[in-house]
Amino acid sequence: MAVTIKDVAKVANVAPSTVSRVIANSPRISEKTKERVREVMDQLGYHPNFIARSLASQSTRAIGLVMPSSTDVVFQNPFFPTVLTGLSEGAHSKQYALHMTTGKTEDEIFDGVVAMVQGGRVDGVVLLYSKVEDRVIAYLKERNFPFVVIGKPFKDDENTSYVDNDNFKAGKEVTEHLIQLGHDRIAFIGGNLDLVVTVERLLGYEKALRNSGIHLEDNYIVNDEFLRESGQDAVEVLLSLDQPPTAMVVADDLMALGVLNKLDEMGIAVPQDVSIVSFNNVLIAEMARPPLTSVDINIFDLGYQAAKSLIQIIENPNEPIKRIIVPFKIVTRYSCGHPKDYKEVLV
Amino acid sequence: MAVTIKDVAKVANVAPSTVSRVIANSPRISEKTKERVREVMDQLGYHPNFIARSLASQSTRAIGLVMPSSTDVVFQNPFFPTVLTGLSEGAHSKQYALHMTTGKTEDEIFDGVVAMVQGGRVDGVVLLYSKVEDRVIAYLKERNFPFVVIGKPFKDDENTSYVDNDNFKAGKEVTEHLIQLGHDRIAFIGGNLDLVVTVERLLGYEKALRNSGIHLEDNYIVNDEFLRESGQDAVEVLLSLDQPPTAMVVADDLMALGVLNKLDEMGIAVPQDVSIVSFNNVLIAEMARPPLTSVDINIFDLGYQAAKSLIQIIENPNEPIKRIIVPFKIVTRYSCGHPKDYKEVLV
DNA sequence: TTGTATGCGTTATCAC
DNA sequence: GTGATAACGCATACAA
Repeated sequence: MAVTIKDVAKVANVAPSTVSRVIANSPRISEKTKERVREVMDQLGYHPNFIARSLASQSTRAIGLVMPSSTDVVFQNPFFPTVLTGLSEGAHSKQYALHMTTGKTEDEIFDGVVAMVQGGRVDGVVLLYSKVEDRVIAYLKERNFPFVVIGKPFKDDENTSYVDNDNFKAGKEVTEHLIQLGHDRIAFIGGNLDLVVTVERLLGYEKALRNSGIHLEDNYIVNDEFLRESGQDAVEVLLSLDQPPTAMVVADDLMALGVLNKLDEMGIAVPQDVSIVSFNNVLIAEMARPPLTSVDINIFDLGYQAAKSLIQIIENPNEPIKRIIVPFKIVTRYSCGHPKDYKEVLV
Repeated sequence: MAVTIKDVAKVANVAPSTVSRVIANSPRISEKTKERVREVMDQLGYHPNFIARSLASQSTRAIGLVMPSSTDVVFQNPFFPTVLTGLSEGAHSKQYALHMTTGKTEDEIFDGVVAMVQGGRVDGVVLLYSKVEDRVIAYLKERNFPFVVIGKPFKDDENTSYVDNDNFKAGKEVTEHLIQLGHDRIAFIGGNLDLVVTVERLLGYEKALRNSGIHLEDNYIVNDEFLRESGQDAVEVLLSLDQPPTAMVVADDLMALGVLNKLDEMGIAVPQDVSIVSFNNVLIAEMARPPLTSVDINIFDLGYQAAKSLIQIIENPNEPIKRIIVPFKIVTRYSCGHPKDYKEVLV
């Protein structure tokens, strides 16, 4: 049996409550006793029992992570290890532990969250995805349980805490980048429209085109699953158009990799024949051939901020709603160029 | 305040202990009371409090996951989301929850584990990495705390439970594959030699060469960090040799991607000029150009088996040491061919 | 400044 | 079959 507060108390010749106070570093204990008690703790190898502490204090110092469906290909995205790192660091800095829940189906995930929350395993929850209609969010709200979502919630975003990039702006700027290079036949290859990110980026793309007076070609917009095969299908469809696009905005690096492959297979050169920009700037963006111009959305920070603000919400009951926008940065590499018919205009 | 066992007891007109027995589905309770109590639980929306239960029963039904250093590039590997999925499924199937700990330095990780273990947050631990010298393992062993490691422990592997592939055999077979294609100038690009996998694969590679009477060229073996830049450096070194290799065994898909890029940059064609095989068979192996022949090590199963066997160990105090070998499979794609000077021999 | 007593929500050991 | 009651290890209100 592990050494408890009582054992320490006995050896140090004080009451258990005193030991407890020493642990909490209560100012009402004399330095002298503190020291003595601490010595005994060391000597006995005492470690506080989190479970007992949680029960007594009604707080676990643990935050729950809700992952997207594990069957979802999205889960394979290097995005996750990176947010995890940020989350972990943010939690760690405030001495919080991480608890996880996944599931294959939406129901499994939901049940997992309920068990975690009602079971009192965690003090708050962060959602690692942001879907269009979400039972989990509804549930959390109804119970008034602390949570923050990574990504922008689909509805009622004024009343829910989240940390996100300005994906609309990112979509817009990235498209403008292409326009400045001389492109006006720009396609958008997005992922699942259930995901809020996708639609935000799409909207930004459309805005940029409209701002520049470029016609919005419906055929230029392809939304499919977030991953590879679809990226490849999309390319085929796009290039068989009468007026194929000369540039593509792709909603995710991994998907862009698929696009790149398909293009290569079809004998189309990047960036000579078509330019590509994508999002997230995970490792593979840098490792692709050619290295991809990609939007660095600061994934680590997304996680870090999420943890930090959740903890604030937990510890301060009437903390106001937090909406944190993490800045992004377009990282220019070698996947973009001028369209073929582009003539540099000297002013 | 949440509804407790007492509330249920009151409404159902039974003692709290009875409710507890109903939850545990004790056979000593009549079906009739069980039903009534269950009805009340539903009606009141009762959910058991895990914390209280843990304290009373001295078991948390949670398993701790120890990640490698989050600063380590290894962490970026898609390997992790996949093991996580397996782990999660294995744990879930036995109603276990997942607890996580990461850290930047080895010390942070170690402290995290200690807190988790001594703090009684978890009933067992699985290590998601396997390093050459590891304090964590030493600590767990000394305390006789249930754990299993994913990957082969460096030392004392007869006395520690683990789940792993036969990486020696995999390294050997993959090399033999190359030999059969006619190669005899085969290089090995490995990762950090601190990682046990790397050395196992290397050993297998060497064995295959020796078996075939091929000279072991020291210059053909490059070990560096697990990731890209190094993969690229390695390639440069290898190809500047007098007798450059015609084939390469690369210890990881991600690294192979780097190799592929470097090769492309140097104008060397795969598989025409040099053949490549790699390990892990993550998504990018399939998405690389050309798609990589890679060893599918069944990452999901690695996680799944680890969870399952840890739980067995937890629940059965004198369960013997478990050593589980998950089978692998070479997935042949388009990165391997005959060496240029190869003449098909008709028998 | 320190000690005593009680409770946190369960499970488990006795009784009956 | 079911009901009291004592742990589990700690925090905290109240005493002293």
